[in-house]
Amino acid sequence: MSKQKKTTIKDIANVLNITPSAVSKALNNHPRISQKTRDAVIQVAKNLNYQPNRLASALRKGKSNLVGVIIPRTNSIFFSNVVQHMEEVLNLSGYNVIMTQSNESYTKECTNIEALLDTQVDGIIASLANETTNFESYNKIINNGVPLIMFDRSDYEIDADYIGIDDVRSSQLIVNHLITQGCKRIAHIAGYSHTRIYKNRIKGYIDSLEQHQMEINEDLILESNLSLNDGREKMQQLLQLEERPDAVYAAGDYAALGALQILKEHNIKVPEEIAVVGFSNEPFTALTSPSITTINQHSEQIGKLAAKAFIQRMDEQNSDSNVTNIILEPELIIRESSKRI
Amino acid sequence: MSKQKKTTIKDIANVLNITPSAVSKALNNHPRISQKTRDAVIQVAKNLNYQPNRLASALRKGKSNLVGVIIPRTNSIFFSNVVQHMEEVLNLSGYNVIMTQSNESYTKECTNIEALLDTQVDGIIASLANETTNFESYNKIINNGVPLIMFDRSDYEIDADYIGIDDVRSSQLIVNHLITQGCKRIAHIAGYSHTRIYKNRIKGYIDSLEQHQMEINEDLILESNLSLNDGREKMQQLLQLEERPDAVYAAGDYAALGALQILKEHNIKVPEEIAVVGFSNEPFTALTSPSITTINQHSEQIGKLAAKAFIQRMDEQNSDSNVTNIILEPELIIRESSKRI
DNA sequence: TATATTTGTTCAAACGATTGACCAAAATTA
DNA sequence: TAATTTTGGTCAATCGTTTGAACAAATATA
Repeated sequence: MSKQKKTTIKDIANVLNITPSAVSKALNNHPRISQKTRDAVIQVAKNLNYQPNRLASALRKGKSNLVGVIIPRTNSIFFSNVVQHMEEVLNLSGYNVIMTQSNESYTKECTNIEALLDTQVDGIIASLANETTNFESYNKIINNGVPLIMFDRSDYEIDADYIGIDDVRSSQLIVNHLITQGCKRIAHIAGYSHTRIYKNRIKGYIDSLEQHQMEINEDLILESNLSLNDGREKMQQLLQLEERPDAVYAAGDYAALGALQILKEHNIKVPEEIAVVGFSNEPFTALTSPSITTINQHSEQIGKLAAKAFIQRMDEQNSDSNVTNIILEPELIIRESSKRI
Repeated sequence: MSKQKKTTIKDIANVLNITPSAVSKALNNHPRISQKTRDAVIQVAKNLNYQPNRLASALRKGKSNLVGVIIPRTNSIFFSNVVQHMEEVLNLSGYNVIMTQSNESYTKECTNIEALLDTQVDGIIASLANETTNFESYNKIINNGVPLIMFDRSDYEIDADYIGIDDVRSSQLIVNHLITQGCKRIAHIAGYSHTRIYKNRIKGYIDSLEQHQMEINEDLILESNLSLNDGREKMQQLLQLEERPDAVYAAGDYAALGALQILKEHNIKVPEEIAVVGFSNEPFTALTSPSITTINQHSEQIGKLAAKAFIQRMDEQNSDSNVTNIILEPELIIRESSKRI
């Protein structure tokens, strides 16, 4: 039962007494095939339940129609959304997606890249793992002549197209908002500054404070892996300062949630005593009490734009057109955790 | 720059003045190749930065080493975990994973199956979309001779290996727990009963009530798509009953959260007035206040077992060994939302 | 020493689809 | 009617690897 062999163009050719190449051309709408033959081929193909063998076609054409996607983790609504919309666009152009997760691990990321190249993907769309500071394997992708598109997390050392939001601007939106709400001592639970996006968020935070002639206090900037637990720890640290902050901006929603938990455990009123802001618009931010102010990163657009960038790269075989750099405008979503007035 | 062509076994053969087949055999540890040649080949392969072309190999061997995975959605920690651990195990055996999401849509699911078969995957591991009630496309997979492994959501009409938890038992654990906590009128926001797992959860709920000689009240059982919003709506409905329930068991965490939100908005004390229980152990269930009692579905084990089941299927080409059916014991995680004593 | 076996490799045919060169028949043009 | 173009296909090579058959040389056995 399981041993029925698949029908090939040869089988179709035999039925119609024509050659396999005629069949192939018929199926690919080659102009030199008559409508009659074409129709017959299509009919027989249907009857025999013909399914083209992608491997053969890919081998011959030197194109697999597979796109590798590397995301740090799937349990983030942002990444999961990005992939979903990426897939939509890519499917329309006949591509299939191989999705892999790095789990924020550098080693896993390298393994994934190897595996994808090994599978002969036509291109790779990726976002850096938190751990990654060495970009050799990404440059290897490029050197192999495989188109590479980065999104959200990338680095200047990676010479690839990029789609992301304006992180500096995001921080400015947040800090400006907090200042408007009357906050005077704004802390920042930051991501690791070796990652570009987090460095930019720190920059935006500082820029905005300077713009308002407010003091930059090193004690109020804590680098973190932005996990829930680390958010809790950093919040604890902040509470131990002689002079407490009156606002905390965490560069990730999970960390913000951790901070919020600690504040509740200490019966500190949010936002009255300390305001809280997160980043990424994870679904739970709307569901906690108080709900958490955060940044919408436009996952849908990023996914679609990344896919389109890839498709464009594939179309222009000629290449060497400049690297695309699309920076989207962030959207601040104001919720209870920061609304003081 | 991007046009360097890849090195093939032919190139290696030329360097060493041997034939491509010798190279191939050397790389595949064929016993008839001398250690000397083998070493030389490996050395040259390294020097030339040789990367085998999977497509060619797959075509010739009739095996792509690709496994297709279909999950309803990635923004559920359960599915995301399952895939992660599945991947781990599969990678160790040389397989790569093509992950696709159905977004709970039947149409998307069918498209995904087509695409996967088209890509010549060696097998498919899947969990049903909520919408799906027609299983033809799954049976098509089997008829195509492609191994199929189902997990979590499946159906009796699909004749494939299955790995999941005991849903009847899960409900019993929950209801027993609620009864122990003194609840007398336990409502159930159920999943659609056309889906096996939800049918089983309803069954367990009823079984347990009967076991305790408690009345089964149709008004207290509401079928839902288990989204957050639907959880809210169903909770509203329950509150409108002349005799309110004193406990609500939702067959999904998001629905439980929705219910919890409504209860809070109505200033109804949880768990004192109404206890709440969810299902799946989404991360947020530990983070809400009160934290939500729920069921741990052992995503890690399910992922690993599904992967292993697939690998086993591949190894036993002979086939027709009986269908595997692995049912794991659920774990009840008791949190604040149901702790009355 | 003659014969049988083992070892290490080459040969050639696949796997299934694609594609440019080529060719006969039909249709068009002169 | 002869010459030219168009139409509708066939032929054969190719993509990169794999694999059983074949074979010569080296080694073991009788």
